[in-house]
Amino acid sequence: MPQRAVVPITAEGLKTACSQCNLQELCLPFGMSDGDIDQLDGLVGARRKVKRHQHLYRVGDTFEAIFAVRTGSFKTDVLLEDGREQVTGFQMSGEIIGLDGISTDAHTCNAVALEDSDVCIIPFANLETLSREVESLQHQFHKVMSREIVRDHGVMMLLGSMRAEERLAAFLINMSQRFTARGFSAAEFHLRMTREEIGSYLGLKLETVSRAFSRFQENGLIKVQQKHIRIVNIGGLKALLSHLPSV
Amino acid sequence: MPQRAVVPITAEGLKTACSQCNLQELCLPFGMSDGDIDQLDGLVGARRKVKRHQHLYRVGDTFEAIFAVRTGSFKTDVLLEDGREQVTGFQMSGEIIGLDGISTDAHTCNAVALEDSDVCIIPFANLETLSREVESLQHQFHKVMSREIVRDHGVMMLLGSMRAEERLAAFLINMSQRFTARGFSAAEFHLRMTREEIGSYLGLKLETVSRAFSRFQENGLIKVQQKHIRIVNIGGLKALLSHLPSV
DNA sequence: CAAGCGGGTTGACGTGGATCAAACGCCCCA
DNA sequence: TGGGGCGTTTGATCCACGTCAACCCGCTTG
Repeated sequence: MPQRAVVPITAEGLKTACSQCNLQELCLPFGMSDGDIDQLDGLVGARRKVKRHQHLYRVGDTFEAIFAVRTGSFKTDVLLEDGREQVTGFQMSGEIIGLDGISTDAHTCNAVALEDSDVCIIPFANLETLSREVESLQHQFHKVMSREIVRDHGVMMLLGSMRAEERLAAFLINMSQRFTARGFSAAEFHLRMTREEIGSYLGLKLETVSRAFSRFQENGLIKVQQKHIRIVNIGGLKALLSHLPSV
Repeated sequence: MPQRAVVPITAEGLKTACSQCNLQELCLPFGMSDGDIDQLDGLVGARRKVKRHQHLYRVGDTFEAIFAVRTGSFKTDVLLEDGREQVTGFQMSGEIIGLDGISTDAHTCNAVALEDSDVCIIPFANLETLSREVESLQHQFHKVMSREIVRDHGVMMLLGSMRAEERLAAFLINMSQRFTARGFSAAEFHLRMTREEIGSYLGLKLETVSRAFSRFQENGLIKVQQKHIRIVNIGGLKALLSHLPSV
């Protein structure tokens, strides 16, 4: 295993054209006019491949760009001195990573690929320049940041006020919705993260996550086969969240 | 008790001048040049008084402006259908509230004054317009949003990976730092929120918060008298966070 | 001055999820 | 084809925090 090897990987010559990208409606350009999107083509610098388990960036790396996931998926996490890990999010195609770096010009979390992945590099200085000219871009970017804040509030709700099975149900419903938005099945999907990573995200131990999966299966809500999940009774899952009697 | 009474309260004629405000270095203008700050004076519309326990905004209110706390303090929270509350943050003078509303043009959380308070109204459309012209404002605003995201990550860490006493220690240290930044004592302060609100924020029940306070007092870390807190051994509190033997 | 009440403290007890431990299954590679 | 390792499942036990309940204190209100 080579150590880090940051530079060679970055040099992925291909320019990405937002105007041609089929992720538009999930990504930064969402809601912008075709004309405005054309202007983005000059902004998005290059792509970068990140192999499974490699870091896209680490805590302390100087902040220069945000990234849009093109293919694959990532987790972001923060570490305590004593090694405890908190996964702060999982990112799928079209989603933006790296916003944490703006505040101090250095990244405050780690971003790790969960599978071989591919991101668009959006140099932040250029983004700010262009969004001073393109109003719709400016507004879209603000929405992206705000959406992240709202998402974080949801996670706080989950971590602070829900019990284990509610957390996992919320997680599965969320994953299902995001897969759906990407044209995949809402009912059947492959989780790219381990039980431990799910647990870290949900504030639970991996054993608890595993048991909750098993319980859901016993109750006919889902079918689990390792990382492969099939949702059998989405209504039942949702009922868990609202404390309703399961339909 | 009158119901809502939104309009009359809003009409607080006084224009606020950022250029004259002593909260500059804690607020949106932080890091901007005097000249650039002068331009903010035209942006910040008016002030609004919010009495204790009154809402600055509620979930679902249409989003029009963000707010800078001038005096007093607030909590923001989100509610589950069954009434469970999750406090997502406490805001003090100079801090910005309302960023959650950008994503959907409607607020996604509630903001409630913890004491009689006073905010500057920053109409968001105007902020976007001006930040297309004033680069430093644009950048500052992005930093404010990013800082909120980073803060949220910290709360996730707290909720997902820390035990009760660690959470409370982190909370006290954080409060102490924020009071210090505002020119108040780092060691002695008055909490404006109840044990229940602290508990909600930290993902604990009020009894657990109360017990942890008592434990800290027994161990000579703090002195508690209802809402009045005196930190006796800040090193001891910090040690709780890093799992070090208490100095 | 008493009554009422919201907030806080404290105790006794219960429990959801953590911890510890064992075993299993899938997958990679020799 | 067989072994080794990581990820997962499952069981037994433990314990941190939640729950329930009593009581206290300082304020307000009549």
